[in-house]
Amino acid sequence: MIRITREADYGIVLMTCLARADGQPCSAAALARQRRLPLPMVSKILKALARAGLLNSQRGAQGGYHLARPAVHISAADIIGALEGPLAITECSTDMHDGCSRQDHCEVSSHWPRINQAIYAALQSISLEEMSHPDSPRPLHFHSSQRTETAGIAGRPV
Amino acid sequence: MIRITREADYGIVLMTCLARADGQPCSAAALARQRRLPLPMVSKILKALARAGLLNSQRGAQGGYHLARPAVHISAADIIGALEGPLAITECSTDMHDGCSRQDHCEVSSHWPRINQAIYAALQSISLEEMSHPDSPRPLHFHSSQRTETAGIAGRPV
DNA sequence: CACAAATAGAACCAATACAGTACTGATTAG
DNA sequence: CTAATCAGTACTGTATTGGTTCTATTTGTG
Repeated sequence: MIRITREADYGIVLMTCLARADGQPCSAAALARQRRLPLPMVSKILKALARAGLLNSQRGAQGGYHLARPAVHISAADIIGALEGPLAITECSTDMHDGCSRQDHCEVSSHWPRINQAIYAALQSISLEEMSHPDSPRPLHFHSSQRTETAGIAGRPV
Repeated sequence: MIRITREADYGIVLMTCLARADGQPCSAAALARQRRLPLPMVSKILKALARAGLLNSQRGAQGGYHLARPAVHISAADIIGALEGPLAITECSTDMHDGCSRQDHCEVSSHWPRINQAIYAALQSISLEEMSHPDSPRPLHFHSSQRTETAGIAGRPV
């Protein structure tokens, strides 16, 4: 229902690799090989992550990328945000929201930021550190609903 | 960064209208006029919401749509889910995930469901009822992390 | 009963966004 | 110097989105 791009998907995968490498710089080629992902894509994504300040890069032979700060201080929100741009859920929920033609008749506009915020908080609460250790079983301490059926999705691939 | 479709956006708008109408059936045309949205689009969305069981419809002259259950029992997740299909952030996070070519090399796969779940829970926690009353200032009951700087989001467009 | 007001459902189209590629340039180790 | 490696931009085929159109079905009203 809510989709993130494959770029962000790959981004998370790559970041977890780098988190496990722990300081050792990894080249784009090495990561692409390791994860069986298309090199140009990997390259593009790493560049974006570096530009966003999540990775440091070293050019030249024997160069590569490594995390710019400890994995504990990098969140899923950081990674996704870096790759998908600061785009909000709806145009209305951006700050500069001057041009919303139906603003006068749109009374939910004040609620999108809340939804936005909820999602942002959810993503912010998941650290790269956690994602890098496959089975840290910390359940989300989110108790708003009992109906958390992440199963049942099977039907159609959104 | 995470985008929902305009269909879902409109969907929320329309549902809030119906929530405020409180039992009175509203025709697609009336809602379209009220919100200055294109009628065919409104029509399409209401049909989908009815099919999903969120709305009841009455055909024929003087017909229209009304909520199938109280607004308190309808969540943002319900609405968005009804319009965008079942939740799945990445293909990997669906159940039938047999065909993931890189499953062997993909170790985050186990983490996407968590992220999924976090977002789903966030959306689930916001009821249509709340959204229908423009300024109910209930803060989100989200305390999964100490790092819940839900403030400061106003600043940067998520 | 006939008609008009509505919804139901499917098919269709243009524009945009996405996923991925290609190419050129800059930097640095050996 | 040269090869490895990152930086940046531009391009392209395909899928998705946003939106329309058309036909059928149901039902209240004169």
